[in-house]
Amino acid sequence: MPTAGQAKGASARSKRADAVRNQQTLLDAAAEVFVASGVDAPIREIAARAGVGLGTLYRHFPTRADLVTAVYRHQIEACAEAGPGLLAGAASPFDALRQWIDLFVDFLVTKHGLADALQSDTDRFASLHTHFLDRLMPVCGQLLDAAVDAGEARAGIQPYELMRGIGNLCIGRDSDPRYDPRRMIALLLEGLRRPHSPGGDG
Amino acid sequence: MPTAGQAKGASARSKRADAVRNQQTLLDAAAEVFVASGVDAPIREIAARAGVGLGTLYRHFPTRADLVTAVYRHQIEACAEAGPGLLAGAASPFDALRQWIDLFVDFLVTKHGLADALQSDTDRFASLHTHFLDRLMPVCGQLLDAAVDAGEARAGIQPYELMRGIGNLCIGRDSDPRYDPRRMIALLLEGLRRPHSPGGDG
Amino acid sequence: MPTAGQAKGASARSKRADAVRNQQTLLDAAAEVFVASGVDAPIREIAARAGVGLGTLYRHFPTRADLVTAVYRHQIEACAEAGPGLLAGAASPFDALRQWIDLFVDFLVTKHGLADALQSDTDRFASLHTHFLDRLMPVCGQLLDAAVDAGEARAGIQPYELMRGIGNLCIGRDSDPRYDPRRMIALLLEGLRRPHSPGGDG
Amino acid sequence: MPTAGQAKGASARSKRADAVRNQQTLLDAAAEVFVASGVDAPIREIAARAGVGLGTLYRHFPTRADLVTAVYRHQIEACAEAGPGLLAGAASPFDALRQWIDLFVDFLVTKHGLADALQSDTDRFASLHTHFLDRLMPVCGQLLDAAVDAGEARAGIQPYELMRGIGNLCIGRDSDPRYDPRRMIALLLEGLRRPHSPGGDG
DNA sequence: GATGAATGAGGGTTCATTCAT
DNA sequence: GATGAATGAACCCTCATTCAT
Repeated sequence: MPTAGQAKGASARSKRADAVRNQQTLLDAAAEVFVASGVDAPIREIAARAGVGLGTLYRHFPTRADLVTAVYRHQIEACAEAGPGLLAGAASPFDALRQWIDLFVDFLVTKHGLADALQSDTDRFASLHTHFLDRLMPVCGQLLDAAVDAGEARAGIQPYELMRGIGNLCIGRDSDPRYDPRRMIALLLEGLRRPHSPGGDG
Repeated sequence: MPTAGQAKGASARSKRADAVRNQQTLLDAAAEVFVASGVDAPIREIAARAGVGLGTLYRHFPTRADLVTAVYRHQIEACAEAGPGLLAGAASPFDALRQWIDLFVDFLVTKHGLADALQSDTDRFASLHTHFLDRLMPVCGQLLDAAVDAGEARAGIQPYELMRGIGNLCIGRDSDPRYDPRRMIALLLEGLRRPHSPGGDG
Repeated sequence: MPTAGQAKGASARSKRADAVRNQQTLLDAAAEVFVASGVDAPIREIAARAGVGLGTLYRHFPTRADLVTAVYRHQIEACAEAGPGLLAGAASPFDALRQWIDLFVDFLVTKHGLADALQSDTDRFASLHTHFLDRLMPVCGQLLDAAVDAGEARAGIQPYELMRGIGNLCIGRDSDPRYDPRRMIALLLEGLRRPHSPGGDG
Repeated sequence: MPTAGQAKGASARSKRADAVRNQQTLLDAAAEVFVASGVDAPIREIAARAGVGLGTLYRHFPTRADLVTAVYRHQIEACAEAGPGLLAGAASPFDALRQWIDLFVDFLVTKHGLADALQSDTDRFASLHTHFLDRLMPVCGQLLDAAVDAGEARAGIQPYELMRGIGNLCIGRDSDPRYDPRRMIALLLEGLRRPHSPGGDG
């Protein structure tokens, strides 16, 4: 039995509980719609699927990027947090990098249209872009540096371009079964691993 | 004043001349607009720039993809035709492949938004997609096979996925100066190249 | 006199104290917002500035007009109360009228968008309209009558139309520096002062 | 059977005839809607009343101001063109001014909400504003100058402020039968008129 | 054949107002 | 009483595509 103070706390919390539940409903709905129609799906569709009004969606997620970011925040976090552990546990720094990129690719490839959104030059996804890079680029950079330091990867490649290249390779995975991003990514990593033209490029 | 017969013939011929001229005007206009606003530019804009009606544009190019294809047909042709020559003239099959991919990348990277269009999963660009593959995939395949046969490239990579990977890497080149597709493509090719010393590939 | 009732009364009173404080907060906030964004500013903005919930605002001021009225009640009062004093103290009844209209114009011109609101034909400002007229029209009428009785103003002009005319002239003062309502109002008053067409109009 | 030239001309003209008819339909519909719901009425409503698509309306009148301007263009023209004639035909320059303002007021008062629109500080009506002033201010200025030169009107009043004052006085005519803009405008003009007997103004 | 006017679906966004907590 | 989340009507605007002339 709550005291008055607790009651107040409870009521304050219960209100928020509603909103939180709603927010979760929205996230779930958005996730489903993103899978079905891509991250560019009409806002209305998401609100409808969530069974809430348009305004509610706008209240919780003022821009589309906010919604996308929120939907994938957990996975971005997980990806970011996995980095150090991999570095510690893998057979070699390059292996850690490879495993991390596996995670990254899993993530991108699972989410319909997410890789596309990350490339969109419009500012509709600006904040998503920002969040992505802010969170993941340092992790990628650390792994890449370690591999370079260990002599396993060629120097001179920036984490930004690597992430973006990987991201690009993941675009449009659904459209044709003949295209499996992972195979191309494997090639890219192989190229990264190789010492720069071991004597016989020309 | 033409006679009836002459008039008919003349008018038919003159119309065709008109049509041809119109088509060329449209291609030129489209090329300009594509550069300025990407291959996704509003149809009207192209018609307006060409100084013809919308219907005329639609008559000549029923879908956007038809227009894009037509605009770049010459370059696609050139790219396709260059293949055999490179194979004959290059230091090695792999080198020929590399040079050909250079041409391909030049092409994609020059055309604002073309690489993006090639990935678009909508059917808006379906015929472009088709034409691209029909024409270039055999060429790429020939070069790739030669490199594999020569022991310079690892086997098991399909021309489709290679072309698509390259294409993907070219996406969004304009959006950030930190990203240069060619660097990633170089990595990919390095990964594709078979190591000189057998057994070292692991 | 209730005992148990005292407790109840006390709690009622404490709540009322809260409510009163809230009401004042809202009035202050509204005044600021009105200045910044006009009397048509979004309701939320006012609630937000006051740091109270939307419902609270609605409870205190069910319509926008109620809020506007309340915000400017003091000044309406002051304007109303100034009338008799001016009549007593001015050099002539017409001078008193002129001075009173000066006050009135000061008031309208200071409040961003208030003059506009007074004209709005929608019913959004109905109660404001009512309050304004109920309170000020008699005052204006008294001054006007006095000027007419003194032979200083032409007869036949109703206080309503005079106030409304003045109000109208104050609309949109901010939009163009070339327009100074007072100059036109001076003309209007000059016209009011003149005997009707001194000999040669008709 | 028309000749080729005629046919071409006819067909070109007939096409335009259609568009022109449509444009007229739109103007008529807009005029009706403006009367019924004011010049701020939803765009859709006008399109619907005209029985055309939204896009058609937008094609003909890209902004709301364009539509309003077009709807009232004839009357603006008539008003502008009447100026010189009045000056020539009236008993005195001031009389000409008075008559012209009568026309102006007739115009404003007839059009529901037009006077309001002219004050709107938003840019939604910017081009209307511009057109109004460009066309009418010179005319008003000419009449005013003439009256001043004839010693009938006091100097120092700008046509802009006069027109705007008149316009303001016309606002909201519909809302209350007690308010007749013309009575206030008459007062204003009386105030503008220079007293006959010099020295009596003082 | 060419034209471009017309169509209207489609998507974004704002805000007054209600009502469960 | 206070709160502010939810609602959804109401607007605006763009463009691909069709079709009468």
